[in-house]
Amino acid sequence: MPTPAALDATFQALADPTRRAILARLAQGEASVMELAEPFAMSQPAISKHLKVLEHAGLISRSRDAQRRPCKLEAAPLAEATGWLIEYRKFWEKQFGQLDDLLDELKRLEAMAGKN
Amino acid sequence: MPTPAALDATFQALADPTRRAILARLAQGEASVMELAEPFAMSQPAISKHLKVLEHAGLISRSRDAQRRPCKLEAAPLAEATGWLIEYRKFWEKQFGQLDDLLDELKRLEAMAGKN
DNA sequence: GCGCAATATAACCTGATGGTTCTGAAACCT
DNA sequence: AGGTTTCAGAACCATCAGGTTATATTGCGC
Repeated sequence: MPTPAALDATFQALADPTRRAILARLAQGEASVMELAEPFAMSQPAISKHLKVLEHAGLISRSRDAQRRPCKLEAAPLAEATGWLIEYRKFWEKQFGQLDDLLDELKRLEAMAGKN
Repeated sequence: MPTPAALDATFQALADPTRRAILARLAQGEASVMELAEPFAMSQPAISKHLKVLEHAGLISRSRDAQRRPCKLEAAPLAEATGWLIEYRKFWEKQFGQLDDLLDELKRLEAMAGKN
């Protein structure tokens, strides 16, 4: 049962393509700020700001490795957000029908996740 | 495969408790602007603005009934957002373990939705 | 201790957000 | 036709978001 403010922070953090890309990168393992910044045409402080938003939402945590501050994905808020969204599943199933591409994709992903 | 901008708009729309409450209300059926505004200590134009955000994200659609402009929940963007989030499921399963309350709840909801 | 690499902080700018009040437009009701 | 209800739009305001550049801070390597 996430607090509304926690959902605010989570959805807010997810509402930016740079931050979603950072999370996708972190899904493959920890990374330093410089490593995270590299793909983006953006200054390092801009990335640090994005990381602060993600940290504030609890989506990442940071450790210490010499001068580096490696970032690690923390999935709990993602689970809470998914828990909130999943309650609407009956609505899109109703609106789409069983053959809808998107639902098929979703089911495939869920099955895949379930096998791990 | 939602466009990044679509996910931006969806998550942005969800990042406000008033708008999430509006969606929850609409999950029980269509409602007019006045009906939606009633629970909130907020002016009617403020609600209209929130509805515009939701409409822009494709989360609601509006019809016409005399002076009323009934709002209806459109679940497709919710499905797309869920589709994006569900890819991280393996991460929270790994981080939480099988006994975590939140995961249990999520599984229960999914099972329930699957039966309908 | 010095210089460099990695990161954070500060100050600043611009545009978006979330609220307000006031006004206007449509469609109903006698 | 006149008043009422429902809603949207405009103008305004304060705050926040996302970017910049310039400046610390911190810890390594020599």
